[in-house]
Amino acid sequence: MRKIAESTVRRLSLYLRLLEEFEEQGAETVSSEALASRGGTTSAQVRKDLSFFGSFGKRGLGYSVGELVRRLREILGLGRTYRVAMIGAGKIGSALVQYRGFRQRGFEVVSIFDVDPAKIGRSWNGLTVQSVVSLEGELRAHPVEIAVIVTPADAAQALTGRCVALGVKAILNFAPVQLTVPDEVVVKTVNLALELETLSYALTNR
Amino acid sequence: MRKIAESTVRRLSLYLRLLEEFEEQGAETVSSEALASRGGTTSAQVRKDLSFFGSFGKRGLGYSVGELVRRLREILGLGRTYRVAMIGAGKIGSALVQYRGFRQRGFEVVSIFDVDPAKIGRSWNGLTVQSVVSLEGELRAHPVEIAVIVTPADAAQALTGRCVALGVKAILNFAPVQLTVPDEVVVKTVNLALELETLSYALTNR
DNA sequence: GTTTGTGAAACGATTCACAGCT
DNA sequence: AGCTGTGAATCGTTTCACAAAC
Repeated sequence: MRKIAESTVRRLSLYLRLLEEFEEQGAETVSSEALASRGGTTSAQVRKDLSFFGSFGKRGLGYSVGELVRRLREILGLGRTYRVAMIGAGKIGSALVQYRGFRQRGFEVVSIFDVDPAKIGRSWNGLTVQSVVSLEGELRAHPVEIAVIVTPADAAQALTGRCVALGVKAILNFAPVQLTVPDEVVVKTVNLALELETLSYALTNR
Repeated sequence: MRKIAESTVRRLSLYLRLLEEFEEQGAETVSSEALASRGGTTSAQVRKDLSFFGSFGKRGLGYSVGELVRRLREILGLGRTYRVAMIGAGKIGSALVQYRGFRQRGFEVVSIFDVDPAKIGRSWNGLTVQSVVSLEGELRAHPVEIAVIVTPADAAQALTGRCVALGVKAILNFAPVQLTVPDEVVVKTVNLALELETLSYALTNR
């Protein structure tokens, strides 16, 4: 498959959300212009983004909402369930485990780990927090595709390495460090400090 | 000031974090190549990014770590404190209020609001959760520069509008919607569903 | 000899504009 | 007549490569 820019994938995800709204409102078809104006982009951008994956529209008519929703779900790989391990049972991990959008999109948290003896053994949403010492045993018995790293910065790289060695294919990283992984593993880092600093920059330079 | 790309600002923020590490390790100077290899970019990129703001380096020698840290803090506007209102007292809001990086970077949460009577009146990190009904009175008495929107999607736009009317200059938005604001207001949206979907896409298409 | 700062070249993403289909 | 799909043009960002500074 051709290489698609990350910005394109992000917009596809946005279109999907907008289309779900159109669907709720009972719309049968939608034009690239309608999607664009709701999504803060241009109609040409919408058409080009979609055209990477095929021609889903009808000239003179627009796109079938239902069909486009199906196609986007398929393109984004949302038809299946992903098994997720949460590495770190702090505040953010806790918020994520309870986040409905997580499960809604097919991401199922099946295990949680921490180093803190005060947290180990506690039950979270029906899952027991386990010691990171058991990481290897547990993930070998119950493999996962995705690990969410929600640990302090200094522990993140070592735990990432252990997860990768256990066959994890993707990392969602909330620790403020650049993780090093083999090429075949996908990493997505969400760095709150960085977001704050871009806000600060924008507030300062105007 | 010339318009700087968002991607550039994000890298500056990254360089600052790396430089703080170099500083801890006692390094006096650092080359663009050293910064680049730690940060996953190229030396030319580092030099170009910095050159937008002046010539901070010495040819043959590199950059003074201490000076560059100071200059980057200044460029990013991190010398001052920002007053922040947290709109929504759910799980994510709770995690954010307790996030040390928030205060470390000069972002001080001074009020928290929610609609849920079960939450109103509770104390969080020394702050009392207030009813959103008091938003106007409270923010007029104690103005803030930044509002963090941590509400369900359907409440986000209305609350954003009220904050903007009260003089808020920047919005950090965790609700999965595109917010509409006047041009002079900065919005940064962190959309977890979108991050998950780009992961899902990457896992599917390989 | 080393490393910066920066024009010029290469690359990539967005926008334009229109032919072609419904 | 209306709207898509897409090459071509434009715009923005990254990389190259080298002269200038230390």
